[in-house]
Parts: sequence; C-alpha cells; structure tokens
Amino acid sequence: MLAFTLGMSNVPSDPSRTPRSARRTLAGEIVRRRPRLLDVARAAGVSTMTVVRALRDPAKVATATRERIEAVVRETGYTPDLVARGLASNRSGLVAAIVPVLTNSLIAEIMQGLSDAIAGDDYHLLLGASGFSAAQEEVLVRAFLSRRVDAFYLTGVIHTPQTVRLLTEAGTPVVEGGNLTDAPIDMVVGYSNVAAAREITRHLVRKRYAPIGYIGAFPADNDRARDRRRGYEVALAAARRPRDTTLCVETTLDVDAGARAMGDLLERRPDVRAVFCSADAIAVGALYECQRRGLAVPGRIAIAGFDDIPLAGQVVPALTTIRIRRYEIGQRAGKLIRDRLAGRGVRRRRVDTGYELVVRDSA
Amino acid sequence: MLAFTLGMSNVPSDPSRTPRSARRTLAGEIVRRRPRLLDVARAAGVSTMTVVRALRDPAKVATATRERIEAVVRETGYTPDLVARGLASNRSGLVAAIVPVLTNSLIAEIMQGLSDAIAGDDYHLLLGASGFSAAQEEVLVRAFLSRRVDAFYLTGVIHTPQTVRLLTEAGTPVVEGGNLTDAPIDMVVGYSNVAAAREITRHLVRKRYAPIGYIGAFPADNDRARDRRRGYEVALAAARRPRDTTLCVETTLDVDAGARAMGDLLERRPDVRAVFCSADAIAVGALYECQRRGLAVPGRIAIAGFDDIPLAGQVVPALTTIRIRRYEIGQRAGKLIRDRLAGRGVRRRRVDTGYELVVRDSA
DNA sequence: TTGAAAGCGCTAACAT
DNA sequence: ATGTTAGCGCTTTCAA
Repeated sequence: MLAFTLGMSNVPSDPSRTPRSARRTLAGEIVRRRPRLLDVARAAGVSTMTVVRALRDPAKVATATRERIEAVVRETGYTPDLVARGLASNRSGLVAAIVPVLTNSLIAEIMQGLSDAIAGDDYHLLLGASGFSAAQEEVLVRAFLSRRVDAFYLTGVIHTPQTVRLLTEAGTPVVEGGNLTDAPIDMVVGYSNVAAAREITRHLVRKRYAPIGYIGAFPADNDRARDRRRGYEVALAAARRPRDTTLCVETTLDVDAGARAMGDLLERRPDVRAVFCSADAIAVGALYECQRRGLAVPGRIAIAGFDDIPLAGQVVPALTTIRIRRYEIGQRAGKLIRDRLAGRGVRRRRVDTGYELVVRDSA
Repeated sequence: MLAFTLGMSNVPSDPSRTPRSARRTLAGEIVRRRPRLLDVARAAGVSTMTVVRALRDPAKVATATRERIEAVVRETGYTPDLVARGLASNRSGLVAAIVPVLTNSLIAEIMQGLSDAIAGDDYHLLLGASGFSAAQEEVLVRAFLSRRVDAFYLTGVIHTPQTVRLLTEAGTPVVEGGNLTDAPIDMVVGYSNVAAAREITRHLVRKRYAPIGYIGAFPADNDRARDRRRGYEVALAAARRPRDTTLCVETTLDVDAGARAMGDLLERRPDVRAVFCSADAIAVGALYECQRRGLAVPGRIAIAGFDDIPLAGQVVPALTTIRIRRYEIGQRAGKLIRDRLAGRGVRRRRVDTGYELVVRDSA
C-alpha cells in the first residue's frame, strides 16, 4: 500500500496544496487562473484521458460521458494549454516565416497567402524579420528551432551554410519561396526571376531601345534582385549588346529611392533610352522623376517594372511589367506545409508559379 | 529503500531507457534528437541548475565550472527548449499581434516597428489576420491565450465584449494601436483619426471647395475608417454645410477600388469639387481616374488623402494628406510591452503619436 | 470504452 | 556556490 501510494507520485502528492498556476488573493482566497484538464476530468468524474478523447475524437467516448464532459468544458471555459501540449506532443502548431522586411507589398501579400493557408487547425504564424541579412536569418532559425516550430517558410534561396545544416538536421519541413532553385533545402515555391527579367529585357530589345539601363535593389543576400539583374544581363548579351555597368544603378526598394536612382542614372548617362527596374515601386519613382524632368515616357525614355503591383496599372502611362502570383506563392507554400504536417505525401517539392509579361504603355 | 526509490520517481526511473525524444535508427543505434539540460549537466558533472545559472547569470558560477559548462554547450550545440521553459516559467516569450490584413502598407509598417522593438531578448512575434472582423479577432485572442502569449497588440479600439473580458481576466498586457480611445483595455498608442480627418477637411473648406465629397474604406469593425468619416462630417457641420450622403462612397482599401469609387462618385455627383479620401491608396486611384477623364486636379477637382505613404509625395500633382507616424506606432507599442514585461512601471498608458497636415498640390 | 503511469525539458523554491 | 525536489498541463503507451 505504501509502495502504491508512492508509486503514484506523479499525481500531485497533495491535491490540497496550491499549485503554482493558482494565485492567492489578498483575502487569502485561492483563485485558479485557468481550468486545466484535471479540473475538467474531476468535475466530470472521469480521467483526463477520457476528456481528451471526448474533445479530440468524440465518437470514441460514450454519449452520456461525452455530454457530461462537454457541459463541464462549457461551464469552466476550458481551453487546452498549447504550451503544455507542445511539450508533451513535440508538435508546437507553429509555422515560422522569415522575411527580409514586412513593409514590402510583395512580401506582405505572400505572408497573407501563407497566413490564410495555414489558418485553422491550431496552426499559427510566427514571424521574423531578417532585414535582408542571411546572418540574421540564421539567428532567427536557431531561435525558432528552440521553439520547436513545425515548419519554416524562408524567403529566397540564399542562406548561410549553418542555416541549411540546422534545418536539415532538425528534419523540419522547409519551404523556400519567391525564387526557384534546383536544390531546395526541402521544398520550394516560386518562379524564375532570371527568366522573367530576361523576358522583359528582351521586350525592350525588340522595341529597339538603346541603350537600356537597369535600376535594381541591392543584391546582397537578396537572390531575387541578383537574379533579375542577371536576367537583364543575359538578355543584353543575347542581343550582342556590350555590358556596361555605367548603365546600372542599385538602390533601396521604394518609390523615393527609385526617383533618386533615376536622377543619378540620367546625370551619368543622359543618352539612356530605356530602363528596366527590378521592382514596380522603383519603376514608379523613376517614372515620376522623368515626368518632373519633362522627359516623355515612353517617347524619350521607356520604363519597365517588375511585380505588377496594383498601382502599375493605374499610373499614366501604365507600367509594362512582369506579373507574378504573390498571394499564390504564400498560399501554395502554406498548402505544402499543411500537407506535409498532415502526413500526406507531398508530390511536388518544386512548385513553379510562373510569371507573365504584361505589356502596357510605358515600354 | 523501496520507499526512497519510488519517491524519486520524478527522476527518470531508468536512465538507460530510451526517452521519447530519442530515436532509434535502422541499425538500432540510439540518436538523441536534441541535447537537453540534463545532458549538458551530466557531461559537465554538475546539476541542471548550475548549467542554468552558468547560462543566465554567469557571475554566480565558479569560473572553472562555468568554463567547463560553456565548453559542453559549445560541443553539443545545446539550446534551451523554449516550449519547456514556457511551461515551467509561465512565460512564453511570445507577443501576439492581431491585424486586419498584412497587405496594407500602414499596418505593415506598424508591424515592422513592433517587430523591431520586441526583437532580441527571446521575444517573438505571433501574427494573426482577422480580416477586419471583430469576431475573428476574438477567435485569435482565444487561441493566442491558449498559447500563453505574454502580451497583445490589437489593431484599433473596436473589439467584441468577449474579447475585452477574456483579455481583462487573463491580465495580459494589451496595447491597442492606430487610434486613440479614452478607455483602453490596457494601453493605447495612436492618434486621433477624428481630429486628423476634421483638420484636412477643414483645409478643403477654407479653400472654398464645394461640394466636398468623401471616399472611404468600409467602416464595419474598422474604427479608423469610421472616425475619419466622422471627422469629415464634423468639419462640414462646423462649416454649416448640409450633410449629404450622395457625396459619400465606401469601398475597399486599394488603388483600383479608389479609381472605381471616384468614377461612381462622378457619375452620381458631377458637381463635386473636392474629395477627401480616407487613405492615400484610395486617393491615388481617384487621382488617376480624374486624369483619365481629363478632369484637372486640383483645378476642376481637388483631392486629399490620408496616411502620407511614400507615393503621396511622388504623384503629380503631389498629394495633400495627413502624415502619421506608422513605424513609430508599432515601435512605441513594442516598447510599452517590453517595459511592462520587464516589470518597469509604465507611466503613460495612452500615447498620442500625433499627426500632421501636409499641404501639397492636389488640394 | 476507460484509466494509470510515465515523462516531455525546463524553472522556482528551498535546501546545503 | 551548488544541489534537490516538485511541479508546469499535457500526451503517449500500455493495461484493463
């Protein structure tokens, strides 16, 4: 009997003691902060496991028992503690997304798609901003691994070797998004930035603009920017045009910066006849700068963008650009993650969401 | 002896057994997935608490011991399990933010500020999208409470009574952001949308535009939109102008929708001489629609916006608008949360980040 | 259909 | 300066 009692020591040794989760009011009254499984079980006169079954798989529990339990749950307002569940089950229900910044409309739409796709089923989104730094991304990957996240969405395909190693060792599902690679860490959803940039640059070549300049985002730790510039260069090389770095400007990714960059380019190369901008935000800034300088677009200078943001179709002249499926990238990534976590075999580990050349008036 | 052994049952009863966190390879080899505190402690020949102290408060541990522990940590690549820590310490290190959508540049900048402010110190951002629904917000609040988040950032000041009750009962710090209220759930960071909208409408009145129309976002569960419209109405009433709902259009919050709404308004009220738009995105769409119809801005029709997004200063004519401190709202909210969580007395529970009338060319 | 036992990996409180 | 004990609230495994 002694052995039996002691053997049960995992059951609170003295149920009348105040557990740490309870608080004592000034009056000395004991107030439990939140009902837990054991409270529900006791009130319903069953074991904790029966409560769990009633909640997760109601068919497995006798109707009378189930109804009793459900009543108690309703009365007490019991909700499972997801932290405790995470510890016990080794599944956190957290999907981590690491993005360079949140303020980029492209990224924001991808996150919206991801968020919508994983919503429900107790999956939640843990978001980290790396500031376009692969090193900071690694810091976040470590931290999120410590949180036992169930899956990762990473922006782009450039990561530190450590990041790749950590992720591979952990065996966590990973989706890289926004660009394609033949060697994803795990899964990848995106489109070919090189091919898309080459296609729109080829459009400028066909229109016989020369010389063709380039304004793009800084390429450090940013494979999309890097690949778009590469696409531009490949298209020019294919047209047997000389490579000329005085035609290329790199800058930050917003309207103001685009305007300034256009100004710089025009000072340096007043002869430029067309510009491919690696993002619509930059292209819109460039467009306005031209208009302020009285340079007709596309008459004196043609401008092409990338992304097809809503504004692109509204500006005058409307922007020739590349349309990509921003929301869909996030959504497909979320779907891959859910399928994987649900144990459904994921067929394609490489999803090409494609792109589309949208010819409007600016080039 | 028997009693003693059984009494220790919280210590793994048989240390040679394979714990659940370990896996057996096909070869039968046992591979522990992640080193834990106990592993480090054993390897260093100390107790787990000493390892914890060496990591958290190195000064409290003898140098030799500390160095031994640090070496083991480095070798094994030990990282604390934040889920287990959360369960034991009742602090998750998670800050929850609930926003209507991520794709709004205003909200994205607030989130960037919040993210930057809470980064470091093991605080991470759990993000939920409510889709402008207070009911969905409540669902997310419940879920995040189950995750034991340490604090909440909520967008706006409209919430279901249940949301308010849940949050109050839980005692979790809450910052409401983006609008001011005299009765915050806990803390609030924002500016007066009514006052700001009134001020810019008053500007239109002073310029003697009449009639003055309004194009705004749908006000359901969106107090910013609602208050901006109210500010518009208050300013008109103060100018003794009749209230006229045929001058008001409500729509979704983007450039395309703004253009369509402007079209609708012009069909209905061709005599409209000025329009206050409750967001720059809408104003830019309206501006383009006017230009497509050959209506001079501001000659034939004046347009005023709200938010001062980067584009506002670039469009031609540049937009007259209200400047608000988007990034700062998030940052201040994050700072309030950190101060509160660090136990520092938070002085102001109501932070007014202000606004500024920016008069440019469009009105 | 239901329950008991063990333990997830950590921290807090209290020893020594 | 270091160690011991008793959980945190849940799930998993095994038993009945």
